[in-house]
Amino acid sequence: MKYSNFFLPTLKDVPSDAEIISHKLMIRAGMIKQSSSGIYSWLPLGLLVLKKIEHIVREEQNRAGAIELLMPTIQSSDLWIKSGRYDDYGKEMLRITDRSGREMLYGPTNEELITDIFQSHISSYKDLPKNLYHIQWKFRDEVRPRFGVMRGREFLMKDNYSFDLNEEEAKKSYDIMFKAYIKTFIRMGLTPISLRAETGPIGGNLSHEFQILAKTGESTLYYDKKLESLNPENIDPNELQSFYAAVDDQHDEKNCPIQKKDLKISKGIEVGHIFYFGTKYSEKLNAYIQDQDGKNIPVHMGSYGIGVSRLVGAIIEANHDEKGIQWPTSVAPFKLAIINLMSDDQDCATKSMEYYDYFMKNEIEVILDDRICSVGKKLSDNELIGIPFQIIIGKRDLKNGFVEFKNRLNNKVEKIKVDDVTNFINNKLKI
RNA sequence: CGGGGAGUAGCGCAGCCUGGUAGCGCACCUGGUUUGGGACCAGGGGGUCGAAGGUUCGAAUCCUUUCUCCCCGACCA
Repeated sequence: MKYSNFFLPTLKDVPSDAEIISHKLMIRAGMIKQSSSGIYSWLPLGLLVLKKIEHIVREEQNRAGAIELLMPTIQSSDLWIKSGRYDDYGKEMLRITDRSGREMLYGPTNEELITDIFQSHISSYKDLPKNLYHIQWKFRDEVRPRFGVMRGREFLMKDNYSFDLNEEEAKKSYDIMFKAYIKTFIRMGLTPISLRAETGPIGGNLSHEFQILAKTGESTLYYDKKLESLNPENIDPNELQSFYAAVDDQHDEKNCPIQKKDLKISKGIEVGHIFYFGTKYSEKLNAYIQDQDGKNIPVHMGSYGIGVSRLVGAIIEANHDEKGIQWPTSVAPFKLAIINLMSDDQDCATKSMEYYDYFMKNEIEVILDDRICSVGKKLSDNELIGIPFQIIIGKRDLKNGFVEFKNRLNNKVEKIKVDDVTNFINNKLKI
């Protein structure tokens, strides 16, 4: 992508209604534009990141055996009346009346719909287990939306639903998702901390929430330091669930089961939540299956959510400095930025185009800053948007046969011989 | 939902107290000079001052109503 063809409206000043750092940076980096309170348009750069996150979530879900489908955003009130949640959800549910007076709603979650889909097609234990998911926009009319996409009213969520014969099988499904969640967040360059959680209005008896560490997080976490250095290739959900982790109001220093030297305290942001809730919805929505004895029993269910759009903000909260965003490479909108400092210098332009063509041909996600503007603006804009690897081409160094390489993740700069650039970058990208 | 704050050019703000027909910085356009850290000079475009009503000869400014947005708290993925 050439910067001059892209749509990337960066801002020097922060709009006054942004408070937290990720919100400010997302606006300044031209990732989002607010449309109403808690509702945002995703501009091209923001959308690229959102898609990256969505892609990782999808891959890990598929790998864990979940099957993707897509349910609508607008639902009829019927199923919600059956489940009893039409009244329970209250004002947080956005209700709409269609032209013939039917009561509709913008889905805040999908337990009802998925249970209905399940029950109309599956009736035998032989078809279990099943785990279905979708990645779809939700709407919850929050009393107080805030913090940009971290707590929007409209938000993108991955939610899936497991169906099992009994509690024991359901726990297996639960653990598979538990493991998939840890892997998902680690792949995004985050440090996930799993906590035993209250089940809340979704109900049930087993639940974990997943927080990621960020200095600016809202909750204070107390946890076993072992949780900070998990090997994603080797996760044992049961072992992991036995590690100590608690939010501040659950943590009691006197009764803490682990030694002080193993206890870490950090701030966190919640990005995922999983529940096992047994037969709560299957009974109400008639999702019964026949077991081996031909007996009709309600199916055991779990639901699992990841806040995809919230993760964009959360990743920024965990990865930024005073100059801007520092994208982990796995979610970066571009892997590489080629910054031509002297757009109207023939040598600089030729050299940057040469690199650009090479990386485009090799399918490296690259953005070429070919804008005609001052050096300072280019460098600071590129710091702001946080592309992890940057090649900076200027007249001064090019004359001597060098360009600069900048690693935005640690801000280290080194000079590279012009002929070594492609190999150098290829090696960096392999890691 | 309780408490607080704010709506004036794309963004950030001043003007409001004390009424006289709107200004600054950035951004944008034109020309020129620049070019390794958000450049400089000159010229230029852009506003029914959130909306409605009222007071007044005259309202961004005073009064009333209303809408929107933000912050703190409670609540929640």
